[in-house]
Amino acid sequence: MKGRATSFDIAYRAGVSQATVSRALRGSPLVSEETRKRVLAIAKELNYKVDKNASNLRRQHSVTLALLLFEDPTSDDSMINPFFLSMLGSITHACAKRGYDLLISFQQLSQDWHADYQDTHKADGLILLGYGDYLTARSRLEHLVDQGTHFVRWGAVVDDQRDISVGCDNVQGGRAIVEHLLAQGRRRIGYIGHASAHFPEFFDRYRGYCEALRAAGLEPDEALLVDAVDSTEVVGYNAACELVDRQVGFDALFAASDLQAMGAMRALADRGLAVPEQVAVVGFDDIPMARFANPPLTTVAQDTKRAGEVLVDTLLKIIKGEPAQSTLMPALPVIRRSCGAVPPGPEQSA
Amino acid sequence: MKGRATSFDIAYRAGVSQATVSRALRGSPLVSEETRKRVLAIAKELNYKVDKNASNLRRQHSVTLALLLFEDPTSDDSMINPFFLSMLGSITHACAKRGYDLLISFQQLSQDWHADYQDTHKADGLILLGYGDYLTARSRLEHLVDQGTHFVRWGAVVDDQRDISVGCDNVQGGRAIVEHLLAQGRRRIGYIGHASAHFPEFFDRYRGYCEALRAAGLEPDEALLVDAVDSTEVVGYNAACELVDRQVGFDALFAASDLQAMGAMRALADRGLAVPEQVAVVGFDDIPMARFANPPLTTVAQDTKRAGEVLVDTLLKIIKGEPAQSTLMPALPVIRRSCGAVPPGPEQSA
DNA sequence: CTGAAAGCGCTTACAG
DNA sequence: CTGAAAGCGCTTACAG
Repeated sequence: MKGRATSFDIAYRAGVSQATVSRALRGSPLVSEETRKRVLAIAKELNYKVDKNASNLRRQHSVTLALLLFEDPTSDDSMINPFFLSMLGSITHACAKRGYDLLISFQQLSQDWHADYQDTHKADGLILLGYGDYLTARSRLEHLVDQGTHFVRWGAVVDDQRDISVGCDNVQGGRAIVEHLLAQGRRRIGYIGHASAHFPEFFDRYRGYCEALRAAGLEPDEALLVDAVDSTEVVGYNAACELVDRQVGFDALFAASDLQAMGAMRALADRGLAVPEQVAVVGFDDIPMARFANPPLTTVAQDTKRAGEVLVDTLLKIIKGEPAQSTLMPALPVIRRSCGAVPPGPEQSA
Repeated sequence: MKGRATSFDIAYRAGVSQATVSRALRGSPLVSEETRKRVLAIAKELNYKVDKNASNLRRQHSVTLALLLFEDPTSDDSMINPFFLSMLGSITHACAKRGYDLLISFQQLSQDWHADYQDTHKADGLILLGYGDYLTARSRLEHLVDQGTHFVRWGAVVDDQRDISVGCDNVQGGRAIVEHLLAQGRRRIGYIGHASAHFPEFFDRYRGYCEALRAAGLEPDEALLVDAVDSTEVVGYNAACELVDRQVGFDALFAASDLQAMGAMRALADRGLAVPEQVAVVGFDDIPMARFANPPLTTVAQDTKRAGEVLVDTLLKIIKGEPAQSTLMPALPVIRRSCGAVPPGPEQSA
């Protein structure tokens, strides 16, 4: 046998037509049990696999999804936010569970989006992750909906969006974690992140921060806000340094992402400030490393596992033309030592 | 226009045959400049994209590669070794740069490998990452080569392997980092990892460890070896605890992976042992978090960026039927504070 | 339950 | 430089 076996080869050996082979392989009820068995046996023997290109071409869909992961052009190659990597993992799993393959594509924020997987029939739909500045991305997103592209994005649910997104309740998450800080007696809480519609998720976390403060009778202090857009340790490090240098006094720090929080903790250590004794630190995301930080980082967990599934299921609905809507998932505080609420472990006693 | 435009639609509007459209789009020199321009303009206007399923079917290749990433069934979903994630990033980049798409598939170590991307023509070749116990994987790898599957694996170069692999020089990396520890005056160096052919990479790191000790006139002590196969913090944590409990005395620890090293550092802290004062700790991989550990982790860097490119280029050669061979890349020590060689920063003085 | 036939949308010898 | 035609390997109405 030269090259891969085709359905014709099997048909020939089984003494049936090629159409019957195709039916048997696809589990059609129109084939007798006996014929099916024979075909399956021969297929196995010949190590036959249906050619997806032919099958997809004929059926007009590819049973694969594409994930567009955007990356900051300033970051070095391998530094992708671990949170997105967790999402990637859960999306891959969710796809596999539903019988879909996953194509992954890293996009440069600066360039045109390479979003033609659907047009080329390589994928039936798109999942967008981390597309940067929302206000900049917006026109591209609108273009996608105008073109009838099937896609979902991970992110905040914004008022007048025309696309469909899945995100977590950042306002509630931010409020909950800041309430916790307040409950520990902290009063001067710095915020490292962003507070404008350019980055709606960070903005929402900031809103939650403000809500919690006001509910406690405190007014947010502009001097405690440090703008930090990129989710990297370096950015968090620098932001914390800046806050220290401002000499405005603070006893806690809420960073909009864990990576920033970890950078901030390092900065505080370098400046001789003890965490959590002098400054309580909390982050957002609950990346795997958070519990291994020193001290372990208190943060707000986003359920990436469920997020991946909701993302995929929503996209599948869109592809099938079923009604689909944006969804907001809960964000849960995870209390560890960096906020000062958990008694120090044995290592402190040394 | 109903549905997507096809090359026939363009041909009709351009007043040429469909074959000419196809040629123009693919940049064939057989088309006049003028015709090409006209075709391209119309294609753009109609937002035409060639159907990859049709194109791939006809050309008999898919211009996509598949990455099989294996995961430990015991680990929870999102806990993939950050080192592999870095590799994933670099492989994705390398593919994109060469015009290939990347299909990603997580495989359960326990199950049959879902390795039929090539048979189904969804991918032209495979990259294998983290397939667990080499001795167990071996028969499957052999099966793949027998089947004529195009693939490369990331891992140690083993003597009698029939497949092609790309890996780093683990012996040299292990030797270099242990030499460094010895140069700091450490004499009782524990090894957390594995020392058998089941995990050739860990075995090689152990070999390097032994070489360095012997070169310094020291004999490796079995009592200082803790078996740890999974690259997780928990495993590293437990291994370090076990070593402490053995009460054999040690002033340094070489963990076969950064994740294990970070778990070990936490265990030492919990047991009241100061790093690096009482125990120097070094890891392997240089994952992004290593520099943000507390203290920052000394480790051995594998160049994931280059690894991804070599992996992809090697696979492409195999696909094209060109001669290809396994390659071994250098592993470079990265000295930070956990080994005691770098003077403590300002945070220690507080 | 099965087969003959059309057709998915391209690419590429072949002929001019 | 261009066109007519075959064919990649399937799936699925249509007819029996």
